[in-house]
Amino acid sequence: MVTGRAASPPTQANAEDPIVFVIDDDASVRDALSNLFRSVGLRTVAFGSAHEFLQHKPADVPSCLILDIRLPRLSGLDFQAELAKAGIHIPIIFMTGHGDIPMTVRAMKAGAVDFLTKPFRDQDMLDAVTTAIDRDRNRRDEAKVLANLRAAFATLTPRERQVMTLVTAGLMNKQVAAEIGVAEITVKIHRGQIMRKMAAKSLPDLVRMAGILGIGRASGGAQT
Amino acid sequence: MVTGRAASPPTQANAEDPIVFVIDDDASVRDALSNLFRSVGLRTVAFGSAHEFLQHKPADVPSCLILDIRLPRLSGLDFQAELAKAGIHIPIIFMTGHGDIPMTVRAMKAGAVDFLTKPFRDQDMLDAVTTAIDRDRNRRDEAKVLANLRAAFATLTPRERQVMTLVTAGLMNKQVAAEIGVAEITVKIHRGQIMRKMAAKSLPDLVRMAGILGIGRASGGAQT
DNA sequence: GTTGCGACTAAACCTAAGTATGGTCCTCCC
DNA sequence: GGGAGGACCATACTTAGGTTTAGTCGCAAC
Repeated sequence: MVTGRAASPPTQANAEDPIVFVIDDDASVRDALSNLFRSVGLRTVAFGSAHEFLQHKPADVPSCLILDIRLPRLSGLDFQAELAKAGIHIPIIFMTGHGDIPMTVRAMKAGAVDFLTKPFRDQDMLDAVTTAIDRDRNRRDEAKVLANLRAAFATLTPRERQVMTLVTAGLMNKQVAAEIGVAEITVKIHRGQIMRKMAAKSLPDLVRMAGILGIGRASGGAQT
Repeated sequence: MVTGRAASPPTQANAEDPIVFVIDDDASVRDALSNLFRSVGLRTVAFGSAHEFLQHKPADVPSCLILDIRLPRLSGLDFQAELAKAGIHIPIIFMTGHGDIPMTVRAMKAGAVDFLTKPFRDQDMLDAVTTAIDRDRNRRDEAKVLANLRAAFATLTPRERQVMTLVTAGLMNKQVAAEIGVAEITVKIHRGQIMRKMAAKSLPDLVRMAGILGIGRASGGAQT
């Protein structure tokens, strides 16, 4: 249910399979969780501290993080904040033996997937992990699309970017030309170059790309 | 800070001002909160039960709801679920004297703005209300735009909708014509009609509308 | 100092888009 | 049975979009 693969025999590890990371200073907790996740065919990597987790090279597959709110050095909440500040957006599931409501609120506001109180039912943890992995998969997919678009956009010259902004805002070539003070033919040539570099198959395609890139918040367009 | 208006003298009520709704069976809590919100110039309406709140006609201004988790009949959480099911998306701030973490998690997952434990600091409540009102304002703005677009889209004939889908997907008139089995000139005429009815100022404009309306999940477009 | 590149432009040419005007055919409704 | 409106199409015309070829200018790197 959690992955698409058979649960019972720990099948061959696949580089595409999601990973569950566990951070807890209690070895017995780490073992119990590892066993739980392995029993449903999920790859699991456990750490005794936040520091160790950071040493580990970031996995390039959908993953999530199980975190005890009470960590050796810094609190789970602070670690969550640090990850966010560092641009690491792995979904987090908190566990706690004696947490309180303000902690819970802070964690959830900061985007935590769930906040489980010990002892919790295995199924609750597995459900949370499923949600977290799905969320990460979506996030990664979107990030990938965005990265590709940004890479393409980076190959545009300043002038081409300017033209792309105005064209996707709905201005006609003639209007773009007047706006930036060049001849219409020049705009056409820039435009062709933009379509090629961005690999846009049509103007609507380019408009959608601009939307994803957050370009040109202008409202309207051209009047005839 | 909470509203844009002076706090001290309870100025004239304005139909555009946001409203804070309070539901609590304890009259002293209702009074205390009403006083707090009035002191910063916020319109406040208090109720003793969820039922009374539902009797009240829904306000057409940005608003939020302060809810005790323990309500006379049904719990605050259940009421939250009911509102969601009824399509009422007012942001909710929960208060509780003796809540627990699972309740908190459930409320936050369901979109609650905050979850305050009594006794709370006035400022925490005011901050939560500010956030909630802002969130509702944005939601309302987006809903309004969407409603207008849907109204315009509803005036399109079936054929026009079909053409709009294909055109915003990036097909050329010629390709649209082949796709639906009509002459190119017919597509052009539909297209002009679409631009008029949707009040789109340009093709990019129409593409954005289609995006908001969730039309045409096709990826690409036309090849030359 | 020349090579590469971004920016710009003209001329010529072709395709796509858009707007009348005028008309047919069909269906639903009063 | 006589609209009203949706869908369709042709002819004619105008404007917009886009490519190719060919060339100028300026600047920065080698």
